Amino acid sequence: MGKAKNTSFDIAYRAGVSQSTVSRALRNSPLVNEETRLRVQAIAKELNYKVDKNASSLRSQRSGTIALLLFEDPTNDDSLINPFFMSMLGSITRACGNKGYDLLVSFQQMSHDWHADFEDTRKADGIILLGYGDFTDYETKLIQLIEQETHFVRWGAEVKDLAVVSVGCDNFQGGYQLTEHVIKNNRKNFAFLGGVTSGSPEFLDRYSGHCKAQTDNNLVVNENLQFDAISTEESGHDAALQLINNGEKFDAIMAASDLIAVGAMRALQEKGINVPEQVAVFGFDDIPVASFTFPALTTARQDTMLAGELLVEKLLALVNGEEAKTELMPTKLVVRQSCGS
Amino acid sequence: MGKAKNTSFDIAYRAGVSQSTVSRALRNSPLVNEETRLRVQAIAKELNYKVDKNASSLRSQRSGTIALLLFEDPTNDDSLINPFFMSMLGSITRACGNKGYDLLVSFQQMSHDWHADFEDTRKADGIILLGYGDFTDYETKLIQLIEQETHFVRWGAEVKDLAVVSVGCDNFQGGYQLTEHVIKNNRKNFAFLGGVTSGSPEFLDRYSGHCKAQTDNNLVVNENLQFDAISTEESGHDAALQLINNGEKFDAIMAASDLIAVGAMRALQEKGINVPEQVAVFGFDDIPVASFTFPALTTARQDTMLAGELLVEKLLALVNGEEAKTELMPTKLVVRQSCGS
DNA sequence: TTTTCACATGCATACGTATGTATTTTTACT
DNA sequence: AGTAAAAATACATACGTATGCATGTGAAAA
Repeated sequence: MGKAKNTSFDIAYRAGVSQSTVSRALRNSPLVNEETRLRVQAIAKELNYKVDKNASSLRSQRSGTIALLLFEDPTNDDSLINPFFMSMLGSITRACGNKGYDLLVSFQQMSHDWHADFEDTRKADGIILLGYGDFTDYETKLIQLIEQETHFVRWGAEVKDLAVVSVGCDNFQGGYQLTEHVIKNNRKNFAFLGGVTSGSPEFLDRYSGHCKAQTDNNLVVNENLQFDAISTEESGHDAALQLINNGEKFDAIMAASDLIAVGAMRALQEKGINVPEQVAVFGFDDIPVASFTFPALTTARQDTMLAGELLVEKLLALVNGEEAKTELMPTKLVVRQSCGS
Repeated sequence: MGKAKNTSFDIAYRAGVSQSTVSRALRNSPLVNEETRLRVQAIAKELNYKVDKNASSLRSQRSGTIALLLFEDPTNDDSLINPFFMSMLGSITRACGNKGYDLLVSFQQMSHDWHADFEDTRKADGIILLGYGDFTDYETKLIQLIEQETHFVRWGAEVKDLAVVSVGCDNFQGGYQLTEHVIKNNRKNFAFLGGVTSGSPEFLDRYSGHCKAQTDNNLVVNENLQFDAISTEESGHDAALQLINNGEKFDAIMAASDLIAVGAMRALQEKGINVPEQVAVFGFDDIPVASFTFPALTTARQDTMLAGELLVEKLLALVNGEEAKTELMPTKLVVRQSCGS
């Protein structure tokens, strides 16, 4: 049984029409008679014919595919990915599916020349950028993307002075809201774990909101209690140890992400420091683990479902030559037990 | 600046050679002189030329892409995906990247006609099947895949009587090992939460190992203490409630997956039943959450890193017309606090 | 010098589709 | 019936690459 793949010509022959009519019939073009269209479609189905995506994309110059570039801090275990981005990946995958697009997923190191690939090769019609990570040169690369007229959107804080479409959550508001909540629980001496200077802009915004909430409530921000950390459990653990060894007193820790918070809680536990009695701990993201730590973590939830949908929606708008605007989503305070009652 | 994309003809013109030479030069064909090759490559780089993947794939009938089909039980929150498969997805993504392949990710409902898509449309050279889920008709669909001569591998237990390449872990051994460990901790009355009849074969294997360990240790398996559950926290919670309401006594619960175990522990806690004093609980997978539950979960770890690599490796072998064999990986007992000391 | 052959390159074509234009068929209207 | 317009279809071509085959070059062998 020589199983040469059926082409649109085979369908055309069987249906007694031309190849172009087949092509149009399958795409539901109004140019073809309804009766003919149904007949062609029936035959195509019967022969299990599928349109060759490569030929189709080549001719129409559209791939029907979106590429997702996921940047992250390098970890030891490659299979351990930041759960927050995993969640985003899930919702983006579904949003693409709903729109009839395929999704190409690629993990990237921030360091290399990721900027010039997927759309240039016509593998994707547009790109979604996702990830924290080392943002050195990040803006430079965004500018390159813009110059190449690549269609892309990104997750994260708004990039000022650049015509880039971002979808992110209001990190400032989230940091503010969390901190204010903990202040109402009578905490006064806050530490912050998370990279602020060289780190991602998201962390900086969270820190800014965190500080603003303190000054608005007549507290003094102690900058000595800010320690850099990237978004891993390990890094959070180490930063917390630095904090503890530092000697200055504190009764609350804001972690720039839940992973950092989880690591910090481990460090506190190792040192026999009780959470939340002695120190309140809170994070950011509301990853699945957050509800299973002991005590369960108070945090700010980002709506990943909505975020994924928005990212895809806006990207497709750009691809179709329409306008799209940066959008900031509110975060939701999730109160659990790690900051007292 | 009319930015018409550069083609291999443009490179050829600039280099003073023919298009075919450009094509060969860029693919490092030995047919072209080294000097010429370097010159062509330099020009291509300078003009930021990228090979059009669609044209290339169309001509060569190879896409350089692998499709990952992820099946799962439907959940309320689409962004909440079984963390174990997320972990697999991570390692598969990387393994593909290392081999120079792109990865197309698609979430699928078991119910529909997923079988006939990605390779037929030439979007992918091969397919990886991943997921638990409702396995009704599963074999039928595998047979269809085989008949279509689709290249594919799957994660999971070996499928008997079918020429299908699987990579899975030794679920029987894992169930056996876990149960034996808990028996040594003086537990005698085991309950099992997980779908055994209509569920996935993996769960059945785990249950079989679980039962064998009991009979080998002169315990009697109480089949009344087996309750169906799919791999979600919710389902585990419900199954545990059924178990508790059932009335028969038990001092240990084996959950068919960590997610089920986490849900079961929540139910036990709600009913004021102490873990591990009154009831030992253990799961399967070692998802990230497992180390953060209280008490931390004893479980069997599956090596997702290795699994991803093996899946990709074997699939590429098939794509290249080579042989590939089903492989069973051992699981590793991870002892934490949920089964006593 | 002629022949042989390896090496390097160019020519021509096919991959399978989508779409602008030309052609035929049908419908509507005078 | 005759014509104009509309509808339906066919024809022809281009998308950008990879590759079999033909061609051209120079050096080694005869």
